[in-house]
Amino acid sequence: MGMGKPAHEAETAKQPRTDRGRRTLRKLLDAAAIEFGEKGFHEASISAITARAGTALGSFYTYFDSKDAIFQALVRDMSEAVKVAARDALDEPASALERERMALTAFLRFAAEHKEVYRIIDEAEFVDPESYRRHYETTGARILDRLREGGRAGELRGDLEEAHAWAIMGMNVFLGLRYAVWNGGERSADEVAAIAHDLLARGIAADR
Amino acid sequence: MGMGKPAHEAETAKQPRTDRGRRTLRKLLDAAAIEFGEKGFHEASISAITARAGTALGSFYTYFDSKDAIFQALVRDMSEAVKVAARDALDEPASALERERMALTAFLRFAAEHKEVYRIIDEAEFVDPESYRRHYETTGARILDRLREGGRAGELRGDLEEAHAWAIMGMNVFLGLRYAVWNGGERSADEVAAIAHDLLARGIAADR
Amino acid sequence: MGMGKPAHEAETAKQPRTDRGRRTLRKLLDAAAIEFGEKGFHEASISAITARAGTALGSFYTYFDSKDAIFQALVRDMSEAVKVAARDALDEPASALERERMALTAFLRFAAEHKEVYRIIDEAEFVDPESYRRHYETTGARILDRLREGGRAGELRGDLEEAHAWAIMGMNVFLGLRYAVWNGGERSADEVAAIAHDLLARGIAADR
Amino acid sequence: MGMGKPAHEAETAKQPRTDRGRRTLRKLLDAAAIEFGEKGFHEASISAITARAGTALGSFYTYFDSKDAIFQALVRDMSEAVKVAARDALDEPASALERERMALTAFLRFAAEHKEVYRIIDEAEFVDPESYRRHYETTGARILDRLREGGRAGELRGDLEEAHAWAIMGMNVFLGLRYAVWNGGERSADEVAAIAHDLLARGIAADR
DNA sequence: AATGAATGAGTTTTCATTCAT
DNA sequence: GATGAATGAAAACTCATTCAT
Repeated sequence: MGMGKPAHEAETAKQPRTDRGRRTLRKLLDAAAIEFGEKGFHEASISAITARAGTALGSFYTYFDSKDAIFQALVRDMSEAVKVAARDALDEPASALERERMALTAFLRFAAEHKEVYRIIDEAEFVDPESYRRHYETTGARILDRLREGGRAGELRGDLEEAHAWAIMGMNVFLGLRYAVWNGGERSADEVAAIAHDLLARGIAADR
Repeated sequence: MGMGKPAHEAETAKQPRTDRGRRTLRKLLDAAAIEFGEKGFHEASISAITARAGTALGSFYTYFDSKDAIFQALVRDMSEAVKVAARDALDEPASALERERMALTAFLRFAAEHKEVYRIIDEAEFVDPESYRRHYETTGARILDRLREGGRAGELRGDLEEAHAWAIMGMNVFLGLRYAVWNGGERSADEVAAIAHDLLARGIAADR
Repeated sequence: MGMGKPAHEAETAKQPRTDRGRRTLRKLLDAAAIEFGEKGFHEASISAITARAGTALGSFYTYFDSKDAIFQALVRDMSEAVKVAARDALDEPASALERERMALTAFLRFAAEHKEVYRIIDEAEFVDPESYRRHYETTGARILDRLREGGRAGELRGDLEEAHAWAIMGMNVFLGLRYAVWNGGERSADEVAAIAHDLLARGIAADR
Repeated sequence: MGMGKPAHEAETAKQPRTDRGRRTLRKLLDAAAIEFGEKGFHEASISAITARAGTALGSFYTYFDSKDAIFQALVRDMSEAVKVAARDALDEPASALERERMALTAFLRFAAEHKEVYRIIDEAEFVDPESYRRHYETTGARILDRLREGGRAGELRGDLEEAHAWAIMGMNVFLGLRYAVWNGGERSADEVAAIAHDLLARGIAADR
C-alpha cells in the first residue's frame, strides 16, 4: 500500500529478519491490496497475488499463515491509513464544524484516490468482522471526541452523544460511496463536504 | 422470508406450476435467507440450503439456475421488503421531518427484526453489485422525493438535493448497523430516531 | 477386499442409499486396498485410488471424509477378515494345541494370499493407532480365551495368562512376516506351523 | 540418542571436520530421534527437527542429504543400540535358557526406557524397508546362534532352526510392545521375562 | 417434480530442498 | 559452516452443477 506506516502487521504477518525479506513482504502486501480490491476476497487467489508480486507461490506462506491472515493484515493497514489521512487534515486549528468539514474532505479525497481501500474495508464485514467492527468503532469514537471538544468550546451543542457521531460517520461513508467511489468527477470533494457541513450547521428545516 | 410479496422473483426463479412446487420454492427461499444471513454468501452452500429446506439437492436446480440466482432473488425480495416496511410507516399524513423520523423508526425496527436482511443486502455489494446499487439508488431517490415534497410545502429548505438524501440515508443505515443490528436493546428505535430527527431539524451547532 | 463382510464400515463410510452407490463404495474400498498395500499410506493418493476405481475424484468424498477415513474403514475391514479366516479354520473340534496350530496355519495362508493386509494393518500403527491397538488386543484376547479353554479341559497348563497369549501372537505374526510375506515358498505353512506347535507343546529345552 | 556409538553413520551422514560440526550433527540426530519418535516419519518435519536442535534450517543439509538419510542413520544407530543393550546383558556366562531370559529382560528395559526406538524401528518397515529387514534378520540370526550354541552344549534341543529364532523374536517383540511400550508399570520386565522363560523351558502343555 | 449420486475444475496449503549471503 | 529466505511440485479437499433414475 505504502499509505502510511504498517500498522498492526506484527500481529498477523511473520516478521522478516533480513532486508530481502522485508522487501518481499511489502511486495506481497501491495499485490494483495490490488488483487483484493479488484476481485474481492473470494475471487482473489493466492497464486494471483504471488504472480503480481513476482514471487513464488510458496513465498506467500513464509509471511502469512493463510489468505485470511493477509486480508486481516491489509484491513488493519488500511484502517490505519484512513485514520492517518483524516488526522493529517486536522493539523491546523479550526472551529469544530470546520474540522468535520476538513475531515470529510480528506476522506473523500482519500476514497477517490484509493477506491480499493473502500472495497476491502467493506468486505471485511464478511471476511474479518472483528476488524470491521473495530474500524468503525474506533472511527466513531474519534468523531465523538471531536464533537465533545466542540461542545466544551461552546461551538457545538452540549448534548451530543455517540449516536450523533455514528450519524455523521454514516453520512460521510455514504457520501464517499456515492461521490468518491461510484462517481468520481461528478461532484468535487469540496462541494460535497460543503453540503454536509451546511446540513450539520443548521439542519434541513426551512428557516423560520 | 415471508416479509411481503416476492418481488422480482419472476426474473430469477423459475415459476412453479403446481402448488407443491410453490411450496418447495418458498421453503428454498426461506432456507436460503437463513443460511446466507448466518454464514454469508461464500460460506453458505447449496446443500446446506436444501438440507434446511428439507428437499433433495437436485431440487434446487428445478427452481434456480445458480447460487447467484437465488441470492439475487433474495436481495430483491428484501430490498422490496425494506421499502414496503418504510412505506407502510408513512400511511398517515405528517410533516416532512416527521415523515423522516417515522421512516427511520420503521427501518430500525425492521432491521432489528430481520438482522439477516441487513447482512444479505450488504453482501450484495460483492456478490451482485447491480442489485446493491439499485437498492441504494432507489432508496436514495425516494428520500429525495420526500425532501423535495417537504421543500415545496415550505417545511424544508428549498435547496435540498441528492447529496442531502444520501447523507440522510447513510445516517439511517449506520444508526441501524449500530443500534439495531449490533446492539439490540441498548437504545430503542424511538430514542435513536429522535436524535436523528433533532439533528436534521436544527443541526448540531450551539444555539446562538 | 471382498474378504468377508464389511465390518465397521458404518462407522466411517457414508452409507449409500442406492445400488449404484453401493457398487461405487465397494470399488473404492477395493481400489484403496490395492493402492495402500502397494504404496503405503503416505505415498498413496486419493486420485490414484479413484483412478483405479474408475470413478471421478470427487466421488471419493461422497463416501469418505478423508484419506484417513478410508484407511480406517479398510483396517477394520481387514482386521475382521483376519479374524474370520482364523475362526473358519476352527470349525471342527480339536485339542487345544491343535487349535493353535490350525489357527496359525490359517493365518499364514491368509497372509501369503493377502500380503497387502499385513502391510496395511502394520501401517495402522502410525496412521490409525487406535485401530491397530484394538486389532491386537482383540486378537490377543481371543487367543487367551482359547488357552483358558484348554486349561479347563486339562490339555494346557492351568496358569496361562495374557502374556502367554501375547507371546504366541508375537510368534505367529513374526513367522507370518518371515515365511508368508517375505518368503512365500521357502517353507510351507504346514511346516512352519508344525515347528511352532512343537515349541508350544514341549518348549525348547533338551529332553532330560 | 546418546545410546551408544554412532553405528553406520558414515554411510549416510556427512562427516563433520570441526568440533563445532560434530556437536551440530549430534544435536540434529538427538532432535530427530525425539521428533520422529513423537510424530512419526511423515508428520515430522525438517524444520521442526532443526528448531528442536537449535540450528538453522539450512544447516540440516550440511549433514544429511535428505529426510530419508537422517531417518536411515537413526534406524541404524538404534538397531545397533538395541544389539548393544542385549549383548551387554550377556556378559556373564549362563545357561542357554538363562541367556534368553536375560536378553529379553534387557530388551524390555531398553524398550521401556526408549519407547521412541521401538516406534522408529517399526516405522522403518515403511520408510526404509531395507534397514528394517536387516535389523530383524540380524537379530534373528543372533538368536539362532545362541540357540545352536545351547544345542551344542546339550542344554537345548539339537533341532532348533531359524523358525525357532523368529518365533522367539516375535514373542519378545510383542511382549515389549504390550508390556514395555504400551503399559509401562503394569508388569515388571522380570515378571514378563519369567513367563517367557517358562514357556520356552517346558511349553504350555499340561504336565503329564 | 424429486432424488441423490457423479463430476472435475479450482484452490489452498505443506514442506523438502536449493540458494544467496 | 551457518543462516534463513525462496522455490514449486504435489495433494487433499470443496462444492456448484449435471445427470440418471
